[in-house]
Amino acid sequence: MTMSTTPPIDEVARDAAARLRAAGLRPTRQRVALVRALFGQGDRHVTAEQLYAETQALDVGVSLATVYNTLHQFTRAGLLRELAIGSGRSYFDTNTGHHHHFFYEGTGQLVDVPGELVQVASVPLPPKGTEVSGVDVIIRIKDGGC
Amino acid sequence: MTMSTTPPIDEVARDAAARLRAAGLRPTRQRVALVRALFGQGDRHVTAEQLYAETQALDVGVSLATVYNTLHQFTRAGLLRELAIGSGRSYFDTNTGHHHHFFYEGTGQLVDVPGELVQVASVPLPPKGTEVSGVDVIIRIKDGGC
DNA sequence: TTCTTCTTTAGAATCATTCTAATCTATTGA
DNA sequence: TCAATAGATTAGAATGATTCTAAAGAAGAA
Ligand SMILES: [Mn+2]
Ligand SMILES: [Mn+2]
Ligand SMILES: [Zn+2]
Ligand SMILES: [Zn+2]
Repeated sequence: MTMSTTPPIDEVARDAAARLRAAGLRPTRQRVALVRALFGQGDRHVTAEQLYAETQALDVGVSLATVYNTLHQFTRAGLLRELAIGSGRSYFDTNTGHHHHFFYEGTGQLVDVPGELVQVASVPLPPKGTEVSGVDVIIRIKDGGC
Repeated sequence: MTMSTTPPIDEVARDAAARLRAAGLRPTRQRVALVRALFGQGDRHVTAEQLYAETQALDVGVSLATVYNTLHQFTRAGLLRELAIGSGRSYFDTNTGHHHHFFYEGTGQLVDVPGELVQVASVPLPPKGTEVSGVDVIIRIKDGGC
């Protein structure tokens, strides 16, 4: 078995830059910081404001406008998936694979549900010329008052 | 077979008033107008602005604040179901039974999918003390550029 | 370097929704 | 029939998330 080692800081930055270049985006300081915040740990579901708050804490400041711009660019590039759950803020999901969500109404927290666990029976597809762009399943959880 | 006749205008209003009283709400002019706009025809999926525009056209004007107040009261009373589809406006659904939705991304239109057509396999339920308050399935339709 | 193109950003603008506080009205029971 | 009262309506202000604008800054190419 192999010991996992923390990669040196420069390597992390180089990875982030490579990921950005692969998406056709210039690896600016701000975007590198955002890639690291988003993809440095496991899968995440973040709002723009949450991500903005995180980067404010860091040395490299990122404006809120840039956070929004970048989240949308990453979504267009296929690095993120935008989730519209409640009719308020948008969530951005670093897990772009096929899966669904638990939504904790109390806290606004999202938790992944593997796509295989949900079976959607074949539904009558509407008018020709149209195409299913995605199926979202949201299981709303009421933090029960036991 | 029985001929369907258009009920006299007063009867419609009386029905609306009865429905409101049953929900514990005073049958004001505004609420009667909204009940008729919402439930006078088949199932509907409307936004607050849409409903506001409709009532503006009528003789009995209803303010936007009242449209919002009333939509939420009706939702609390179980007459409507609030749908959070995109992270913008809320839709209010006059069909409160078990069903799901096609969402036409181009037009913002919602179309019902009978609940039986969608099978959600049993998913691992999260921590005790919590309860599933609902399962929403949204089939997003991209108005295809064939 | 130097030029060009892309990027960042502060602040204003927009949009849906909610709040406030003043005015109005449905209900009720003298 | 008529206050009195609780509940309802409303204009306009406030809020919160997001987008836009336009000016200044930084990255890549030559
Ligand atoms: Mn968006
Ligand atoms: Mn609402
Ligand atoms: Zn997810
Ligand atoms: Zn519906």
